[in-house]
Amino acid sequence: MELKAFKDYLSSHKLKFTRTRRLIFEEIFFDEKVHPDAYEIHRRLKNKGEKVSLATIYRTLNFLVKSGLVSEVDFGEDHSHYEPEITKGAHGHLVCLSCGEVKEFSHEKIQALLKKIGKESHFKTDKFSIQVFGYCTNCQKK
Amino acid sequence: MELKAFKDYLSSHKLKFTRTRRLIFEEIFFDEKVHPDAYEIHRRLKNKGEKVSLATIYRTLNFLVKSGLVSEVDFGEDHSHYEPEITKGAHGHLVCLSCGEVKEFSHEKIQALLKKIGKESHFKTDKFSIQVFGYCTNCQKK
DNA sequence: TTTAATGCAAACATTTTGCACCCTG
DNA sequence: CAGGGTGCAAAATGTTTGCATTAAA
Repeated sequence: MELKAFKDYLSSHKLKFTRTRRLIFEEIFFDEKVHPDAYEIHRRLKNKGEKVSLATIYRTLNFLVKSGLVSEVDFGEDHSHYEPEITKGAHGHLVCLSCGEVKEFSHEKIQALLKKIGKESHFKTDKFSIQVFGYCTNCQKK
Repeated sequence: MELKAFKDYLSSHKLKFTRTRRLIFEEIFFDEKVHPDAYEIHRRLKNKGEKVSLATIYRTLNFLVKSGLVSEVDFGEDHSHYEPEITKGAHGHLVCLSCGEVKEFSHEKIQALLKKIGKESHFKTDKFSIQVFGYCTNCQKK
């Protein structure tokens, strides 16, 4: 369970494991396909009767990203989305420009190629961001 | 010269070729390595003694992107950068997390792989966004 | 001269921050 | 009970828009 990794991170950084932090963490890890943004997490918690401020959601997301447990992704909108990092391997996203649907694909081979490209430039690679924009099966029919 | 493509786009869309639009266009196309953001274009023009409002810069960038002459890139900051599209082939960016330096690399092969991945999902691919974050040669020494 | 482009200021959307109060360890 | 966590409102950013004025065709 990833919750342990979260607790470990918190205690090793002298941060407290609060009810609010657990709720936010669970929203991101509960359904890996969701890629929620801050506002979506806020909306979902509100629907469950939990009132957590957007300020706290942003503060929590910021250190979850720093910790490496969560990663921030950009789908070409004016805000960020978030996804669990540790439970998945290297992957990119197929993002539909019409309906916004996001589908993941793994890219182990591509990542290897990118590392090689980095090496040739004496660049120390860290994170990879691979997004493909286009039209999903449904939207092509229209 | 890409300026002709710009003029053609303007006239075919009943838009006017103004001094201001030419200035903005030239900032993006003058040095392909720059990848300026809106504020950077504003700053550069101001340094040249040209006063162009940020509003006009954003308006112009928006239709340059729609036209396909310019593309919008995300370097993990909270704002967009812009680069000439038509003069370059498929490419990604090596972005230094320390100093912000951006180096381009071509990725024809990777793009072919991504198109194949899209095809397997019946996804009609359109644009590709490939960024590698890490540390440049200089910043690794520190 | 007609229609579109511009600058300005205000509006907007997203994210961050200061501060008084609250809760975990 | 000490020190971090939280909500709220205000501020900070980046970007868009309404409107009166200016300029291109």
